[in-house]
Amino acid sequence: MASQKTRLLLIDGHSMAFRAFFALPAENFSTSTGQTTNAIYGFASMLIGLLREERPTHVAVAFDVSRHTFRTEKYADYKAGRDETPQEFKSQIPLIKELLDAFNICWIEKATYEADDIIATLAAHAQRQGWETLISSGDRDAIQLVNDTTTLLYPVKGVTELKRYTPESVEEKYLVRPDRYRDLAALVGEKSDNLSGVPGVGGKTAAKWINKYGSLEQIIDSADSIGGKVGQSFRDHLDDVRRNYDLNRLLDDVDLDRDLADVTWQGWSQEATNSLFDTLEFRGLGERLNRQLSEFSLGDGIVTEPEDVLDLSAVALEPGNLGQWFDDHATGPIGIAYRGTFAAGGGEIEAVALAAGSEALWFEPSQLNEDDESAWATWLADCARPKVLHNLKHFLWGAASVGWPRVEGMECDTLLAAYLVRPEQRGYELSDLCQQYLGRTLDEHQAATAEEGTLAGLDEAGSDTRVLLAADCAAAAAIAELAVELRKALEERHVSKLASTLEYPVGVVLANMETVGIAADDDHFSGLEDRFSTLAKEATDEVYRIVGKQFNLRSPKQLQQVLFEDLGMPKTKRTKTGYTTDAEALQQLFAKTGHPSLEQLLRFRDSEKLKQIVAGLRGTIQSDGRIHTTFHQTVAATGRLSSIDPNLQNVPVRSQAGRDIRDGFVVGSGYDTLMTIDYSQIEMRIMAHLSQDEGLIDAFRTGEDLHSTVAAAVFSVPTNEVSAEQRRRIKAMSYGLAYGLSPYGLSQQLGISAEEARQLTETYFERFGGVRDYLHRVVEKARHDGYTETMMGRRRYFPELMSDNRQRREMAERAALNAPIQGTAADIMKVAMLKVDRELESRKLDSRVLLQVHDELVIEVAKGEREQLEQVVSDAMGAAGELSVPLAVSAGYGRTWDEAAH
DNA sequence: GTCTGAACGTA
DNA sequence: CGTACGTTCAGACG
Repeated sequence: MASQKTRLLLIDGHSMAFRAFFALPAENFSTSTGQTTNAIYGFASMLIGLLREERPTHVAVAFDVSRHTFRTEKYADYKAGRDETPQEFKSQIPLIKELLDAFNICWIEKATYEADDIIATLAAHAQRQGWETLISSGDRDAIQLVNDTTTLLYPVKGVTELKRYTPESVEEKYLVRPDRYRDLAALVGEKSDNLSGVPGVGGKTAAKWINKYGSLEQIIDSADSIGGKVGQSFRDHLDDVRRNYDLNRLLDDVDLDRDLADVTWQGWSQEATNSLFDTLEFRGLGERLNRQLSEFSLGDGIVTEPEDVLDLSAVALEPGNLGQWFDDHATGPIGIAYRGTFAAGGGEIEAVALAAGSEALWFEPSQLNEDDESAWATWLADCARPKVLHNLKHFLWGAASVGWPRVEGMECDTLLAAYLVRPEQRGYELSDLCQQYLGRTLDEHQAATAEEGTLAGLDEAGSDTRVLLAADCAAAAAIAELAVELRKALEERHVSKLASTLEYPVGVVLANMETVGIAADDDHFSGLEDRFSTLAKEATDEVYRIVGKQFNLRSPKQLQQVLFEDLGMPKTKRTKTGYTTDAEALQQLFAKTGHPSLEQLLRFRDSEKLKQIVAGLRGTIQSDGRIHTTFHQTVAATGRLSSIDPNLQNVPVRSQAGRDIRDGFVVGSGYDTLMTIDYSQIEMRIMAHLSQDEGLIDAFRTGEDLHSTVAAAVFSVPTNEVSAEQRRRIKAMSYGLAYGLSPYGLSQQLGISAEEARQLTETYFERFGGVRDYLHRVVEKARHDGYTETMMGRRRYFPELMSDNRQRREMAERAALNAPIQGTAADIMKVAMLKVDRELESRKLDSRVLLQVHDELVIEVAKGEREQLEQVVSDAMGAAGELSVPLAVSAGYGRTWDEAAH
């Protein structure tokens, strides 16, 4: 337990942040949005270090408001001549204040005063209370505040290495006591403040005089008796010295609207800190800080009280006793932790831990006897026995391979719950969630259990097993506790229903899809790979021939050398590291220069890309001849799924060569055909519904072809007279709207002038003003509430809407107006998948859903089920959302994914 | 080995 | 200077 003595920590925010800014290389600290974070990071490191090392009970951070202070009033040149503060630094100050808010640390600023004056004032208050005070500042003026109870921590190297200035060490360094430091500084001057001192008088002389005469005042009184050149110099610069002495006094009686009681520190907010580190993209760095935070919280009496660690009893199952254990723990939810190996829709569960309150049970499925198996299966399938676990999908992969029954009574999947609470968060590892929501590390239980030797039932077992058991039981208990917290958080955000009726059941459906996979025709892929490979090779040779040298065409760096240096082509748009060589730029270059190498380069890129895609796909075909992607349910902040290993949501479709790849995805043996079924223009329909724009709703109700209908309205011509170009423009405009497209972006995409694009936008909104009003409303509401919501209540938070960085803010605005649209589409598709799943089950159909591609489902159709299936799936999808316009779907069939397209 | 940036595939 | 993703390669870092 740390000492309970009252200890005040005062930090000069500006000066410490400024030190950090120059100590850490700015280029290594910047977010994807271009926000520099070096000062924030350095400041955070310093802050955490101080909190941990010094254990203050009270903390305050003072900031300068501007350069204009009472000192500049007195002396216009005070601090003049300094370089303009870099914008990169300025932009970090508000974020440092956010950081302090997350740490629940009071920060103070007051117009016309400097941070040092605020610090001096609080230090004086503390002095009167008899408190101990620590000041962290990179400004030497603070030395005057040092006394027997006030220590200055002055940065010597970087911002984490601080020198302690006590009266003794001040005297050692400056040869005067701290209460005479002002006198010394007045004589010597302070270059950084643009205060000149007495020429010829340095620290040594000044100290000698002070020690001889006692104080500056007495030196002035005796000025005439000081001999030599320096004596004359002093007499010539008396005014400067007096001015310096006047200006370098820190005011200790500033009228602050806070007092010491307001700066009591009671610990940081775990959630807010994590969230901030997340947006600052501190990842590795953030983790280090987090670790330091957690080390700090251990056994510390001052800050966040660690919650009582349960005295967990962890035992290994005695064969045959599982049923009894369930009987003994029949009330309340049971936490399930499992370990094993999981990949590509399959897996093996090697061990399971169950936790009920302070009692945990551990077993390896392979060792269950017949009675246990039966008790386990009964319990899993019993919807009246609530279960809580982390990542249901992996558990189901393992369960499927050993024939366990469908899990009923899912009360909480802590993974999915954490996602719904904060969908923009980066990851949801169990250990991180423990830290985030329980304020402790995952292994704290483990330590307790291991120490207390409560691992009954394992006398014969090796120590490795004991460690696994302790860890698994600790995890199970933590999951159960986590579920309590997360359920509260879900309630607060009004997404409990979304969790239990949508996300958890969708997880089950996805697990099945992943386990089933989609059949692949490797011979077809092999042929394609050869074809694309040859094409790429030919293009490569052509480029070498034309350019007259060989280089790595895949390297943007080498390509830039060739195009812009060797061939002297005009420079393209800048990237972070040079000039872009992307397809669009190469095409423009070709139009300008007509250089034949560019055509070949584009051909190379195209074929090479396709070749890589095919090669990648081939590598994922499992021994069952099928590709089993994994759908991530907790990655996309809007609520969409994502697909990895391999990503089957970005298989090419736009070019013929791309579609050839889709011919490698085929119907599996024993099934009749593949079916694709997708929503038509679902996002536009959602926009029509959410905006209630009469024109758009009408276009959907009456129009044959949406884009032509809208174009007809915009250009005031009959639908059948809409030109192809008019339709193209309107289509781009309509789709762009939901993404926050600017007139400039539209002009780029359509290859028209900015003025034409502006005109088009204006005309569009004359007919569909409701859409514009709606998009505007969404952003306004998000700014007000802090979040957006889908039709089904899925929330996404947008703290960046308040950013004073324009780029960040505008990016957040576009994301915010898109989120309800994309998110609602995702919700509707998820509902549809559940409906389809239930219909297939209740009608005992053998057809099965294989893939979801955002607005499309790929289904493997069993023999003789086609007609019924189309009816059932179309109805289910059409009824998945209540919109003011119909939810249109269209289906197609074929032996391959491409043939099934329509 | 691990990370980032550029490029590019999808809805 | 249009949202949401994942993968690949090169190149830099350790």
